[in-house]
Amino acid sequence: MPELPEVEIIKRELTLVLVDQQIVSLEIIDPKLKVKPDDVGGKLIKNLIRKGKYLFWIFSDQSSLLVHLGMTGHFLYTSNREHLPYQRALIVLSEGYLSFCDSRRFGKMQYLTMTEREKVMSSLGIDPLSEDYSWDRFEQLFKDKSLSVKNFLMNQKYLAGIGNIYASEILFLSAIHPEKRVSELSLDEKRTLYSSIPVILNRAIVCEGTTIRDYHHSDGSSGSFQYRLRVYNKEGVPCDVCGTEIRRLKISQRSTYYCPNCQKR
DNA sequence: CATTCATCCTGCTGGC
DNA sequence: TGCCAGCAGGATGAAT
Repeated sequence: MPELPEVEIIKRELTLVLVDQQIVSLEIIDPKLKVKPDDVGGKLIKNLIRKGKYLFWIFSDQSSLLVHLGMTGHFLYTSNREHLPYQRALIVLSEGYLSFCDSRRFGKMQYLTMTEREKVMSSLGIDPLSEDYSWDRFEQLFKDKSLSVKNFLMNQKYLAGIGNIYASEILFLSAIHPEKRVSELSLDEKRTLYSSIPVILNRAIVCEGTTIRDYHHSDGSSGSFQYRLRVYNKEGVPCDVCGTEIRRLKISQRSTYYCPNCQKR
């Protein structure tokens, strides 16, 4: 559900609310979540870090809480204690309450030591909006690979943060067919791809994310990048560059949208 | 390495 | 109106 831009917006919102606050207590409603109330009760939140679609709440003792929103996870910050639909956890803060809701229960919360967090972070690929994102590193990622460029973009161990919506949008902007093998990309195509990735992600951040069904801000409002989508969810709609109908195909069981004229094999 | 498929979950929509 | 198939911003692990 939330991809890098949505998680970045959530990070900014939560940063305002959480930094320098103390967790008074934690109530776990869904036992799938790998945190115990004693792990985080009394901890002081010093910082929030995002890598790809992962969020880490860093405590003053350097331990942390990993949060991944899965497809439908979201937070709601309220001044009163709430009991909400699909609520999986309630974090009682020194000021206010933060509810974690997640209808499909693909979201994750896990308490981590500093070593464990470093291990999780190093298992993730390059975040395209971080300082680690450089042409040299990007180019290295293609070595010894032949998978489709769509699957390449989606795999979090190569690049961290791109999901199903933005993969299609990035490939449209790059004019690259999603099934093209990365081993067959020309230098020009790789360079175009390299620059398109942060362009799309940053545009989506400016629009505060894409709200199609589940994603909402922690105050309940929506993003607006759904109005800027050019191919995602637009099967049969004329391409706004050339007028050809947008097509949908499945790559690894995921819907993929592209313009057959602008994105040739 | 890579693909395909199943699995984890729940809710919504569209077609009949 | 009711039912069922298929779909959904994700990730992982097994089998091939």
